[in-house]
Amino acid sequence: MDNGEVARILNTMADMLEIKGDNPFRIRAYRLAAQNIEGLAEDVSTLIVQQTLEEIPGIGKDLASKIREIVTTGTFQEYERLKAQIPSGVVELLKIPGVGPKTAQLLYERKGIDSIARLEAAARANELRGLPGIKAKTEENILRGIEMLKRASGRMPLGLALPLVREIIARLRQVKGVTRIECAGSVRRMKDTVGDIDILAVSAAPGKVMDAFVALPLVREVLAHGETKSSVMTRQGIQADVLVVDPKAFGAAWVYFTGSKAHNIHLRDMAKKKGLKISEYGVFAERTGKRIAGREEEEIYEALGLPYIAPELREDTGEVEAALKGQLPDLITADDIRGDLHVHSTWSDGAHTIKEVVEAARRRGYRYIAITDHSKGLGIVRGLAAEDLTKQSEEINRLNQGLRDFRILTGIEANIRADGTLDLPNGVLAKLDFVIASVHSAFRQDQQTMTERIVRAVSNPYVRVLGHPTGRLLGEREPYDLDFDRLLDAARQHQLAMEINASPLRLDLNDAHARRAKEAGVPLVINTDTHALAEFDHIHLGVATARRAWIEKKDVLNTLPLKQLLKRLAR
DNA sequence: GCCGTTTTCGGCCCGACTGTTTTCAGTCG
Repeated sequence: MDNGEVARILNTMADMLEIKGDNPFRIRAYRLAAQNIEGLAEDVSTLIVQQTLEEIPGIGKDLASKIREIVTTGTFQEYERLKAQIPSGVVELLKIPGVGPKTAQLLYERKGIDSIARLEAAARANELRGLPGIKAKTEENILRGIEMLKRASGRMPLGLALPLVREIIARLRQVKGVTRIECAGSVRRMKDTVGDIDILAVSAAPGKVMDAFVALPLVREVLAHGETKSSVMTRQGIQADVLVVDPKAFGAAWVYFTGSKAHNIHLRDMAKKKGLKISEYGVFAERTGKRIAGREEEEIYEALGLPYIAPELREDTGEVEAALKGQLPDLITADDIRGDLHVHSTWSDGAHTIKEVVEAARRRGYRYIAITDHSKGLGIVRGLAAEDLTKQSEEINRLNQGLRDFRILTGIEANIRADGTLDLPNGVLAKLDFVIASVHSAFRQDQQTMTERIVRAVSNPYVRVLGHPTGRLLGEREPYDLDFDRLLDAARQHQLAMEINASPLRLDLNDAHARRAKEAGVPLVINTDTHALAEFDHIHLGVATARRAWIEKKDVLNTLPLKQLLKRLAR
């Protein structure tokens, strides 16, 4: 029973309670618990053993006992009781955009509709009109919602959403009257996947912005078109919302629409205790209704007695408490990165020669890179054998002689075999400046086998960094089943660094794991795993992940000048 | 169902948009 599964059960419980019309705050408690469990870096069963379940915010005695029941039995009593009352197909109806708990309940009670297929048939046959609050238009909307659901692909990786965001912003900036336009939401928080795109604008003529937005070429369907707020479904399958706000309230709106929801609720709660009220229109004195802040985000935090909190931290995972104590981290920035330690070339599956890669790295202002082509054991790409590495090192040495203020490190991305050995002998690895070890095969080993395999690999004295440590591919492959805490222990023991791989589908380590690594005292490196020059830009995604993990410059080895880097890499 | 420098009971964020309404309910974020 993994954390995702526990969270799924709690969320389904919340869905069923909503359909029943239960206490909304009770429902919210279930959802909050689900969200916090999903965001955990460690297994919930570990917390049960340690008896620290109730330390998770939003989980009290009651939920803790239910979660224990879920982990032991796969379900819990009250959940089973509700499932017997509400068919799962009725809960499924909630997935349809525009259909909420009230509608689902109505459809089931009055028409016996207990699946999306039945709902579609009934709507097509115009059998819904006549129900309270439902006429032809609502039938149409339900059918449209079902179509959207069928095409929906879930959350989109951040790296794919960002270009869309840039395009929308660039085009709307051209609209007459627009004086400011920014993105908000999970995109601004740089979460690894995003559910939708939120954009905020200031304009003297809001109607023009709305009209221009819904007419953009990337719009597949207009979902709402109001005076200051519109929503569209894009051709790329992700929803985008644009809002026009008053410049006097821009900061308040930006905080509000950046979220996260949990962060906002925390701020509002604090405000209330200070006799203030926060909304997207500003901070107001509760008694007089006078606006105290609103124009800039800094003002909002200041009104609460807080320093500015970076968007990447706004998840209510301790950032408000840290801000109160003046203990916010001094987050790493992309400018702190001095080199990339995971780069491929035409020697294996990269698209560019070492010379080309080096030129691109120098243009970025880097002072070093490590060429880490694949080793020979990896069947799918042409990997390097010992003889190839000797030749490659000769080429690198020649290139280094012509370079000032820049150094190419000789390296390899060694393959961790199923048994934890590497596919190049230590004698070969010893001649290189830098060795990353990564898993590229046998992903489905059980937890114990996989953990021992990787622990064995990282105990090899020549391995400096564990590459993409959990192996996930967003939307494509789950992370390996791994005892992450044991791996951290091994990493610390062997003075190994862990990679935050910035490739858009990887972002591996993720934010939660990277934060645990930092807390465990394991150093990190942020690499792009570049196979083509444009991918050097992905460093921003890796840095964002690090920022979400509260990581500072001092936690990351490739922020060091070359000399210090080499010293730290020596074991 | 959670939570507590006002509280162990009584709070718990709030407004835009839509479609159905004739003043509002449902959904969404």
